[in-house]
Amino acid sequence: MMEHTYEHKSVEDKIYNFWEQHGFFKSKPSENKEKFVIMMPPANVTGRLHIGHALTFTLQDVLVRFNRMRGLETLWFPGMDHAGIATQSVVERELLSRGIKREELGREKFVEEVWKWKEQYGNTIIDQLKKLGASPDWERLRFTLDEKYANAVTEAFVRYYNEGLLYKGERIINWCPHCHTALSDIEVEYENEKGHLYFIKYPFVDNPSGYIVVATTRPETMLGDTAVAVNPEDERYKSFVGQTVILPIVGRRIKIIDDKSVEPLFGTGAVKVTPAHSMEDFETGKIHNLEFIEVIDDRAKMINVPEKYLGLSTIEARKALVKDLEEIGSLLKVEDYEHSVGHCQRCGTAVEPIVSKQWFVSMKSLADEAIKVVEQGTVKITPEKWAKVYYEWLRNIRDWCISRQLWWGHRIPVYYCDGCGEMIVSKSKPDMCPKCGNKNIRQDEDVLDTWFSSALWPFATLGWPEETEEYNYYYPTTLLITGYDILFFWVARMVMSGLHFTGKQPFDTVMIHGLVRDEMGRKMSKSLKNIVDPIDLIDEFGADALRFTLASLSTVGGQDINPSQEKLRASRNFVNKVWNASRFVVMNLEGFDPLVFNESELSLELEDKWLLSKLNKIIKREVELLGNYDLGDASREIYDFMWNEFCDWYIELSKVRLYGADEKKKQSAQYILWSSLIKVLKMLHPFIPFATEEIYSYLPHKGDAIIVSSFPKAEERMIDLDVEKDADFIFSVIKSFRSVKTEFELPIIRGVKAFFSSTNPEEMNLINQEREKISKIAGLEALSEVNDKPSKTVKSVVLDTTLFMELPESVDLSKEKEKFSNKLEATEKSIHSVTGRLANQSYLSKADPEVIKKDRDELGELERFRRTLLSHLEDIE
RNA sequence: GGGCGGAUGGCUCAGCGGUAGAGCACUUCCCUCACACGGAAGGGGUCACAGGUUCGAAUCCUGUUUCGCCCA
Repeated sequence: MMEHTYEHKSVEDKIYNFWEQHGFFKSKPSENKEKFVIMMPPANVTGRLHIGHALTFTLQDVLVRFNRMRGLETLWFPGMDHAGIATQSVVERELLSRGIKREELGREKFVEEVWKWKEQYGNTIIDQLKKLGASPDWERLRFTLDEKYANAVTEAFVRYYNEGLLYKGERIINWCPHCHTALSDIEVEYENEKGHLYFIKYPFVDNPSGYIVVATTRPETMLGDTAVAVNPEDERYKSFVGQTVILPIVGRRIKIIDDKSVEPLFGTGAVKVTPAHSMEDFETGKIHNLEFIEVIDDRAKMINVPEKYLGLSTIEARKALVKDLEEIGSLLKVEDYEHSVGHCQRCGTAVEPIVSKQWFVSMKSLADEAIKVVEQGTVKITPEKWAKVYYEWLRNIRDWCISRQLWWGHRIPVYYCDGCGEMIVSKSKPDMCPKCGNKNIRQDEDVLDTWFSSALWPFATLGWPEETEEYNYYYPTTLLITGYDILFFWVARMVMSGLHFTGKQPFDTVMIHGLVRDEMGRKMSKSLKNIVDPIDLIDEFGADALRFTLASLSTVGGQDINPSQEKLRASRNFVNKVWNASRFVVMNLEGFDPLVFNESELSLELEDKWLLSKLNKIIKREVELLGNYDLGDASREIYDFMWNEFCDWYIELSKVRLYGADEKKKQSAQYILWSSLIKVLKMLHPFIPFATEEIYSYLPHKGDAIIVSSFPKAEERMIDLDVEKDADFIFSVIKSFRSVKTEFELPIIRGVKAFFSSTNPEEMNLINQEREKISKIAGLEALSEVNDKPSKTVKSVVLDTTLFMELPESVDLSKEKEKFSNKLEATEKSIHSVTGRLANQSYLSKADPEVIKKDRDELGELERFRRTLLSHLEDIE
């Protein structure tokens, strides 16, 4: 027996186990079948499921379930990412809380600890995904540090190197002094901060009383200045170019140079150049062949500077310098200034641009190919606007710094000979140096950027570089779904490496969705304390309600969404509505087995035909929408159908036959209720899998489970617009009676005598035919045909039919007059606007003939309605 | 500085060339044997502003205001 209310807590785990035990999520290559393949963005091992995951995995699971039900060979490939810095710092922190320092432990022991940690806690997110109802092929679960996967990563590195696309070089890079590692450009997040602009005088060598003023936000870097630059077009400074100035405090002589990159409107138009500690100055330094003097080390402490500042932090050095410059009169002024400061994406520490020897991938040629496939449509990015962002990034891309000074990750497959210093790039450790034969060989200490390995995800998971059966069948994959925040980090890089290593695009379509924001539209972040834990939401509302909320809030445009409490409650209520509608059907199926019922026994009534027409329309629509990955509309439309059509009208109307005496009619109603409900449940299953699976078990059905049942197919012949029109007429009659009842404060349940007359024989027949149902649903005691208005009744009008309802003596009839007057006014307004349009020659000659026809029909109806209203008003007078 | 997106009923958002929609909130009535996580009937919007295109604009174009995001 089904409970009164749907209780997700007693259903979800049970159903999930049922699915898993039966292996419903499994996929295997089947050559002759069309495939649908989605690679799950590998979840961070240290991660807990956050609401953003819930969104992306819900969207993926909906499409996976839909396509599986459509009969495609569907693979959703799950995975986990070792997440270099993130994991290392989590474990490091954990060890520290036990008083153990990473450095004391040593590399090998530390990595062992991380593995231990991973074994113990690494499954958290997987368990949480199961709570959400995700249905990937778990047996294929791949971790980016699995041996096979690691092998693919090494292979990729060595191939890139041998092809000349990978090099080690001394360049200026973003350095995180806290994580103590290099970062790539996109791992730096810029934020505007309030700071100061310091104006410093640099005196001329030839004329010590004269000076040039430079403006800077970071005075401490002046210790590493090797030039002053001005714009060549800047008239103020033209004559100074080539002169030498003395760097205050340090006393170094540096040249004034001209460079186009200098912005004349910034500060004084003259800028100091610190090639070793500024991205822009590094370029300037290269072009002008300047000296590179490093004054900040990898801990953000001062080096190679006058004793006084040695070892100070950059902040301390800044304070000291400003004071000293002021004392010697070199500081002209200080202004408040807002500027953008780069921070480590991981830990939030301000990054320090420093010169360092790192490994880089040259991006130009890879990027060109990646641009091409999207331009040519081989890879489709949707919504299209993101393609523009993708192009923009790839066109301005700089080489990718891939080495990280960490212990956790894929160690760089490069070896150095202690003897001769030879560098060997190789998949495995060489026994001896190929150059000098020395056996003392060390591997590069660094590991690879985590994104370097995840860029190989769509093919490395399938066995690449081997041409496995999996690889041959599943690759290229069908669809990639992800948020726009990792378009650069992951999507673009997968396209580049996919094209390069496999010669094929890694996926046909990329679907980019929005991010989840809080109720105030802000991004979720730890510092704002506005993080919503999806597990809490699942506990409170159920996984289905959460999924439905996320799916129905999403749009094809990929807007950001905020799943508010109200929305979750509404979804939970909807799931309960589905449950109860099903409960109604189950209860009314007693003694009737639809599986043995012969369809030829059916005697369909108007509402049956109406429902079947609507049902087949919605099936057609759902297949279309889900096929276009439009989950928002798909969920909203099935919601409307279920609630407003199936429940509010069909179920109510079916009661007449279910509780009636005619057994044959009853069976027809039972059969249509059952068969339609099954189809609706199947359409709902991708969105609310748990409840629909549970309900399915109460309903007579063929096959194992709804998850592996086939998605409904629309039967075009069932769509009948004439039937819909007739049914709409009957519904309007019912509504009209109900409306009158409420207006005159008659209880809906109490039977009232009613009458009707019509100038239209079709309408008359329809009412006669549906009289019993109208009476039941509208709460009428009797409904009889009349020629003239019976006394003591109130009128209402539907199309060509006039309805009368008997009223008690006490009722105030002035209301009726007011009602008709208002309606008349509204009708005349509509008539005026339509007539105006139809009188317009250019409208008649240019508008779509169908639109005009619609207008004409409309006008006809409006005018008929107006005449009826007028006659009623006269009547009342 | 460049680019992108939003501005629609009290709130959250759909719609994106043919007479304004949903959920929640609100008003009135109803615990009627599927559901009060419900039912019935209602009220409420000159679709940010200003121009333009069009027979017709919330919808297309231009500009303005404003909020947010991304890149530099």
